[in-house]
Amino acid sequence: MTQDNLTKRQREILNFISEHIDREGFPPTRNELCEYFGFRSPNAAESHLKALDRKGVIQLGRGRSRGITLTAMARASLPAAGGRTPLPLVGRVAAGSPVLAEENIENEYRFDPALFSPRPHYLLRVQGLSMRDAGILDGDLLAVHRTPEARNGQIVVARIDDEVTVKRFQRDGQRVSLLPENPDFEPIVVDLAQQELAIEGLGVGVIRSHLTG
Amino acid sequence: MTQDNLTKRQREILNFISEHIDREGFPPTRNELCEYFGFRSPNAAESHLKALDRKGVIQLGRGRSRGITLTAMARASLPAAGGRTPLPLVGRVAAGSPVLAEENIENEYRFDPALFSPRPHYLLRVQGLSMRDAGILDGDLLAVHRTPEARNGQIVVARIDDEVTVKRFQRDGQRVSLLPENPDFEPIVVDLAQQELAIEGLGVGVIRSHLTG
DNA sequence: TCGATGGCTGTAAATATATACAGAACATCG
DNA sequence: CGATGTTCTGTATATATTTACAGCCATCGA
Repeated sequence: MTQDNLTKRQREILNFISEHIDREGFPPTRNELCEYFGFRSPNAAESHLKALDRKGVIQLGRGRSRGITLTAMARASLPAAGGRTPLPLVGRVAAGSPVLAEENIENEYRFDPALFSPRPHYLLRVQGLSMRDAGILDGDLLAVHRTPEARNGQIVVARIDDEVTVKRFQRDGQRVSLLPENPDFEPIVVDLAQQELAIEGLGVGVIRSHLTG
Repeated sequence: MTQDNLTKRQREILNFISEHIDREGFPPTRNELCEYFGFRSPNAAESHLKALDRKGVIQLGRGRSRGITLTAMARASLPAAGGRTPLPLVGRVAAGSPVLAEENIENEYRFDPALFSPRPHYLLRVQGLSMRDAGILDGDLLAVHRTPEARNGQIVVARIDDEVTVKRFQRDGQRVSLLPENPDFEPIVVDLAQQELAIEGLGVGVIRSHLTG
């Protein structure tokens, strides 16, 4: 609501400034704004900047080239700059509680959403070695994208009888197999007609912070 | 070691540029450098910038005011500026080139420095399966902390004969073994008296963005 | 219907900035 | 020892950049 009094055009200008900073490492000049937006007069850019300054989303340094600073107000509304929402780290999931329940959250970490696709919603600390041969070890953080749907072969976070587990998904009609990636473990087979199975999400990435040694 | 050929003065200049960007949001002008360092001639600043450009830690945009861009090489050696500095992703390392040379940088990702310890300086894309049993697979990103020193058992990024490789480090007097974690691969044994071995850094974490499935 | 604001063109300067040229003193290294 | 690199002073200039002034047209709330 703070800067929703920005017009559509002013928002375009603001976005361009932010992107320019991301791309080049410094803000644009009036002329560079003109070039991008097709203005024939540098004053078109100047008056836009003045307006954005008046509305508090940027600050203009007088007499300084490229003296444009984005304020906190601007950053909060920009997709690229402010969009690094922290991901909660889910540790041991208490039986019966939702994965993302307050009591299960150990910590929060920010990182680039572009690293994983689709976008992860939380990190789950993996317990045990049942997925060892897929390179997922005890203590690893699994980046999880929340969705109730899974295709065969995908690595899923599943819940059976209030137990949360990470396995490879394999469906065959009414029969779902949760396959470990370690010969020391047995597949879990569920008949959907008899037993409940909830897919909590898909594994979209792995983060390991403690290398042995 | 790549940019350790920076002189003390040049490092001071580089630090000031980085701090200026953090503080003001854009790089300094020649005059601002002069003011800070007490130069009486703008050419003092100019020639320092030229030197930093030549050494690859900054890039100068010709004819652009404040046209100074920090390269990945610079960022890796600068103190972590509040986790805002992105980590460069190093892909295939061209033979003979420094790991952090511009040509080897594929991308840049920001994320929480608290995730790994010690602090990683860059991400290296792992090739091959020689560390499979340590849960490091082909295509994984290894978070690397730059240091020339390693202790036995640590996972290192090493360079032999212009080849960069990830292995487990084992030293025995003048003999260093680089141990794979996969029985299909043979250890690399180096006699330090006969062959050069450079430790580029320590593996401090793993990120995998593509799960099979 | 007036006044304020948004969104521009066009012109003109003041001044901020980059950058070349000509040194000088001092180190380092083959 | 000469070549090369570092770190500066000092001067000059082309140009990049900001920024004021004078307008034009449209929209919108009072």
